[in-house]
Amino acid sequence: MSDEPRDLYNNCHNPYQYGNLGYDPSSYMSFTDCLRGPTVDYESLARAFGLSPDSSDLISLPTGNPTSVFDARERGGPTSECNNDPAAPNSTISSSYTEAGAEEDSCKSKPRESQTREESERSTKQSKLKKKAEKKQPRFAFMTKSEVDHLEDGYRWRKYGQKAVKNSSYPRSYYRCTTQKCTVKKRVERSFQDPSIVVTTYEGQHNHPIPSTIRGNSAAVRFTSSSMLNPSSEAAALGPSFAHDSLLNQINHSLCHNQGGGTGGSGGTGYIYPEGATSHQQQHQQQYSDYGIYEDMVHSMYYKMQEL
DNA sequence: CGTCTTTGACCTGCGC
DNA sequence: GCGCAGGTCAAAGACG
Repeated sequence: MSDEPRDLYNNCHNPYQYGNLGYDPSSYMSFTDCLRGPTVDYESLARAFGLSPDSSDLISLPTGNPTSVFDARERGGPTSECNNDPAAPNSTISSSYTEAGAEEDSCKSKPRESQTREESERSTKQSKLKKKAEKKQPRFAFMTKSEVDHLEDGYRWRKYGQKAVKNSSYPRSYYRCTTQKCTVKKRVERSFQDPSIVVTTYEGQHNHPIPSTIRGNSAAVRFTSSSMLNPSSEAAALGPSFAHDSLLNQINHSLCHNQGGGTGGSGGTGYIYPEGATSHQQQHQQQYSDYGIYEDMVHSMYYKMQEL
């Protein structure tokens, strides 16, 4: 280790730096590729972020935070080949149906009227269970330093809501994938700590290929972020595959951007905060505490960089 | 005309 | 039970 740590900030703006960070540009899967897959492969996602498949380097992180990509997977319900294909409901949903089915037997001998009422109650209960199961969609969030809120990721989204967020002067936008039967949603909001950072949270997995066109443009991922690091010469020289991975770059960039700051939680969770972050840290921590995947990716990348 | 955004109302979960 | 905050719905309007 001859490199001075202070060089990291500058180095991380260099796309070639992936090698030093433990990413093999020729073998890692892009973040967007992961998002696009008909089934989100969290192991691939983990690989994309330079995490070892056995998550050992996550567990060994000196953060005191036991969560990991794989923990999050368990919390998120859908397991290994988690997908939204209706033909292959995940275990969480199917178990809900089983529960409802079991109740059916118990009311066979009841009077018709009460049976009808119970049927409606049961359907209500079923829909509640279904909704509950749907809420257990895998989620992952990431931060992007960008002037625009909604970054193109190759999919088509329809905005279905916007809400003011407590403790933030910036609203949160809700988007849904416009493809039929695709239940993927995403939330976009600005960090109240650093308004230049956009926090995007994906929920669920696309069960369809990426749309062929986006408003007349190629479906190639277009990031309009003004902060896409080195979008010119060097990146261009790397060709489309690099542009494909620009999101990863942005994550990396955000990481580098924050590196001058400390980690939040006083030796607890190790969440990365900008320099001077204060009492809002806890709120922030809580706000993203269920984004285990995101946090752990950041942890991992952060510590990998420190190891250089 | 189809698609998308806006926005107020409504629903739901959760803490007190 | 109540109030709050987050999430969703759906009608209306904008836009290409």
